[in-house]
Amino acid sequence: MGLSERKEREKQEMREMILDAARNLFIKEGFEQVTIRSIAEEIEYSPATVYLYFKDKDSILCALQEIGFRELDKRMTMLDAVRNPAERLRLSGKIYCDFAMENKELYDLMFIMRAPMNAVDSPAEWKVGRHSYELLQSIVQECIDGGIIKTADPKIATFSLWALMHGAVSIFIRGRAPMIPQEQQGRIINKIMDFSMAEMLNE
Amino acid sequence: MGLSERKEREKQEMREMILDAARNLFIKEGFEQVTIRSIAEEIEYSPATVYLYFKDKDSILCALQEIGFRELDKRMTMLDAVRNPAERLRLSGKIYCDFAMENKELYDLMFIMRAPMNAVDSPAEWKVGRHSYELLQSIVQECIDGGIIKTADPKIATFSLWALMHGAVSIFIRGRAPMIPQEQQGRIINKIMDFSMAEMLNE
Amino acid sequence: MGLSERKEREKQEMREMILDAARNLFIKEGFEQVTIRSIAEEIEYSPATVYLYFKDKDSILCALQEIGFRELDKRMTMLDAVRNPAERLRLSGKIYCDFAMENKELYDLMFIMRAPMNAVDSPAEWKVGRHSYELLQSIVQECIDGGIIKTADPKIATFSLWALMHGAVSIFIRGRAPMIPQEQQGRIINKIMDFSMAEMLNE
Amino acid sequence: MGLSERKEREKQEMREMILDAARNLFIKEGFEQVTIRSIAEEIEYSPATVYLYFKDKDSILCALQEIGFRELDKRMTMLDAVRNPAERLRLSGKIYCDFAMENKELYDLMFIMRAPMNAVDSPAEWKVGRHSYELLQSIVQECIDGGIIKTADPKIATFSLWALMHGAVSIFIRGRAPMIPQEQQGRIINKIMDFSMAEMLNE
DNA sequence: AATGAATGAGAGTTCATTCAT
DNA sequence: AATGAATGAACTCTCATTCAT
Repeated sequence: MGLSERKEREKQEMREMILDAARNLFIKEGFEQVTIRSIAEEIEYSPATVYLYFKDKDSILCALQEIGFRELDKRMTMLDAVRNPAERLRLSGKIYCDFAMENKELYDLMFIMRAPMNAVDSPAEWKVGRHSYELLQSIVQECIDGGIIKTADPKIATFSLWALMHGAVSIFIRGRAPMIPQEQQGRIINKIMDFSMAEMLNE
Repeated sequence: MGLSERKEREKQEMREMILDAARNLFIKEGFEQVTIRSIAEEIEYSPATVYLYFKDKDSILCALQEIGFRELDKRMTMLDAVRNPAERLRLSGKIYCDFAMENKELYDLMFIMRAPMNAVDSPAEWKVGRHSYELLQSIVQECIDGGIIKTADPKIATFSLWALMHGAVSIFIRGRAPMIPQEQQGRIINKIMDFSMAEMLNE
Repeated sequence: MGLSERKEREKQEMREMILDAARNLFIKEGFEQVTIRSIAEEIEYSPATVYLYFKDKDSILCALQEIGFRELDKRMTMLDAVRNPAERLRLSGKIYCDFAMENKELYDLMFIMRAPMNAVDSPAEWKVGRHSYELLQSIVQECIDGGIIKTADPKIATFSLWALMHGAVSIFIRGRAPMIPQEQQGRIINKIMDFSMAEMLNE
Repeated sequence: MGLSERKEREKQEMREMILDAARNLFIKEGFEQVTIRSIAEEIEYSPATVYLYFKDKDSILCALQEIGFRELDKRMTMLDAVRNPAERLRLSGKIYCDFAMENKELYDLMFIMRAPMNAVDSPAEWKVGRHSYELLQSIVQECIDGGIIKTADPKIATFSLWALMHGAVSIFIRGRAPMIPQEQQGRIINKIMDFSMAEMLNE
């Protein structure tokens, strides 16, 4: 029993090694450098070994995506500690942007990259993704109910918020604001969030 | 002189043919189908010929980017006809989003795609890009001056607006809102703009 | 003794399981799907286990060949019930063709496929194969002795018969008569046999 | 003009080089050794070059098949010189078998091998193949009309003849008669043909 | 006896790029 | 100016086989 458990754990560790390697390659070398070969080299195994743990390249990318969605979802539990709707909205934005800026390559894979979306139609990871989104929407609804946001359409408000945050972080992640040095990006994001929340909450 | 001028003009025409072909391929077949070979086929020349007009594939992509920036810039001249700051702001957003949704692949190349940014350090096309951006910023400034937007920081306000618009269109372009069918995307974008402008302009 | 005998029997049973699995895969999925992995999966053992019972893939194919030859040989015992030489000849043809058409993949392995012949020089299975062949030859000899077939050379007559039958079934098995639909193949084979026997037996 | 003609010829020559190489590899090393890589090595070009002349591996095999069918068809024109139906039948058999035994690997590809048939449904080369077959059938018909073959069914008679010849040569080509040394195979084939013709033509 | 883990070798294929003509 | 011909360097993926446990 203990033996099969250990085996299972070791298998899981190997999967994580592969995912880590893929993630590192994303960071260090960019998407095109993430090949089965390079992953294998990174973990010092043969390419064929990678296929023992993942069906194909796409499923590696999907697994990475899922990790990202889970991580984001987990961070969102921080919201449980806050009750004030405006505060909750503010915090949810901060969590989202922090996650994006701290895990650029993962965020890229989840929300920007074209690659693994091609093959999959209604992927499992969208479930987790949807969860975070619905959470945001419920917070927006709280704000509307509390009269803090004045709009009849919570869906549009939620989508706008997401668009704002996604736009900001993806401009940085894909290097479309080269005039702003890396170390200031976090500060800018914060300011954007402050400004937008102020506008939205009519403060 | 006349001769070398004609030569120069012919050279320019050929470059445009190549760029047109590349752009068509983007639209018709998607990014992955844009290979030197396919471009050459489209213009009915040999792949080697393409290299007489462009150093490599990246420089074709860069040139296409520049075309995109020029076109966006040109569309922005529509703003000249409007004087009211709030109207100008609204229109600028509409122009930007319309351009993006009508030229998805080109927009992708300009603002999302990783490919051609790698090679270039201080790209010429950023100049043109910056022009549109500065225009937006000046409109925001007008709004601040007119008391329509209440913020001390026009840079942040401008960046926020850009982020909002870019976020919205890039979510659609990269297929991250599969629940929203293609034919409704334009309407959603409009609503987002309306909502955000309303918030911003305190209407 | 009893113990080692049981061991031996168990070993034999395992070999048969493997061969059964391989044969099923041949039938269900075709030759290309017969990989060591797929065999192992079918019997729910690991690929490595297969190698405890067979030296390599070729020796599995050879063993399967032998099974085929045994089965054909066994079917030929039906001839014991018939005494008339002409009838015996006719029946032997029918047995051969029926076997081939009912066990296409096995027949292919035995008489067409290149794969397992490479490795083996004087294969054991040829002994069994020869037995059926000699039986046919003895029947032909009976026919010659009875004046039913007029030729001085029983060997040529036998080989001709074999060639005729093998030719007919292998044309179908390897899909070289696409104009003839599957369900008519059996009927055509019968007609060929009738026609040839009629010619040969001067009826 | 002369230039483009030469180019065309050179292209054709390269195609032939590739086909020759493939054919040689068939002979020397067997089917499995015919890889794009090995062909490229044989002609001392890079693998990518092969793809300039053939779409993929299958189309190389198909081209070889077609060559075979054309060659067989061409040899069949020898029949034009003979008028006597029985002689024509005899000769057609000889031509077929000679072709097969002199071009074993090509014959294998045309009539035995599984490989290139998978992809193609109604391949062009079948046209040529059918031509030879219809020729045989017309000769059989002549023999029936002349009362030399006594059967009401020319189709069955033709198919039987083909089956006989195909069976004989394919037994040798696929090494299923190891007791008969290579140098005697031709003689055996001749005897088979003589025997069968004698039976058929009631001599 | 059985196997999980690993791999070397190699398959077909594609592409940006070069260079002699 | 244009290109036909060629290629090196990749790519993803598969399989028979081995070996320590």
